[in-house]
Amino acid sequence: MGRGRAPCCEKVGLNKGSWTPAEDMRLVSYIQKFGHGNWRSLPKRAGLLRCGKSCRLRWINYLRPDIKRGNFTKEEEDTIINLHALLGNKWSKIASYLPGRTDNEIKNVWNTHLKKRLIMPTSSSSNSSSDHSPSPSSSSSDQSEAKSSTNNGQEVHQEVKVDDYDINIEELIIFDEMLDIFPIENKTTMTTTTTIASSSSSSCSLNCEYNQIESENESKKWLAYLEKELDLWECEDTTTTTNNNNYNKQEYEKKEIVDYMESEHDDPVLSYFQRGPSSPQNFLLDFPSLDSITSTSNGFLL
DNA sequence: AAACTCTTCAACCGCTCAGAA
DNA sequence: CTTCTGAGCGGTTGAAGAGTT
Repeated sequence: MGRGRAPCCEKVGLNKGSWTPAEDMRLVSYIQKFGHGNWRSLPKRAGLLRCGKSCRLRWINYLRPDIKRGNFTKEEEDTIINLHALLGNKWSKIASYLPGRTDNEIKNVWNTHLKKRLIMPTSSSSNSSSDHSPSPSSSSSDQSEAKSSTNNGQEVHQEVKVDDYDINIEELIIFDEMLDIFPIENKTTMTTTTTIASSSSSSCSLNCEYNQIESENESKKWLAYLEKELDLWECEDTTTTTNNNNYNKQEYEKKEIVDYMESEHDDPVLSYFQRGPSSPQNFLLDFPSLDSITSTSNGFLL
């Protein structure tokens, strides 16, 4: 069932393999409320039977709010090809130039699509990136990549020399400019730049940043539903009932959500995961406007 | 329809690095 | 300086789905 090599002994008893929607919700809910903090201790605190490394990977590669899902655009592919020619297999570095894309995703796209395209530029090369395909070279530079493959029964053997890629320094300057801009202004699919009051810390972490640019109401809806799904509402409230008026208000508002969830609408969590899952932003589109919702959480930031 | 092969990509592993003690 | 710990990176694996015979 498990992937990869055998688990090391300390991980015996922990879940492995694909994450379930329930595990995803628990992780998202926890991080939305408390931040990830120490990854190693997170699983215990969040009640997950996973190692911290697995949680971190799941969050970064799949559950993070600003993840962009779906096929890569021509521009993205060209960017990867160009940057790979310059940087080699520095996937995280390449990913830093492609907002919303993860190093793992880029690595997969390279290994499954782009590399083949460059090695076999003649087959199906009417597509976009053929412009960047290097001309076959007979040199045997140590930076070159040699590959054999079959094409219609005929063995194709071409050597790709990294130096032959069409790269110029101006493009890299543009990439750097993109890096400066994207983290705030151009976050994909983000609709507002609302800053949540509790985020006053001047040194905001990356996760904090994601939360800052998220709409407060959307966060609340997402979080409230997760809380409801994870049965967190009751235990949360037992510790925050000092103000009965506030408690009643929250209970009323939660009931609004539950009523909506249990109405004729599709299960938003189910549809969220069936869709891809893409991102919590898409998930949130399923909700009506519930501006008055107040979460029981301590806030959404670290 | 069944069996087989190929492709994709989420998740795993070991390793390295940086910072703290 | 050394040791320890946690985070992050890149390579690899294999389950699942798609395609082919």
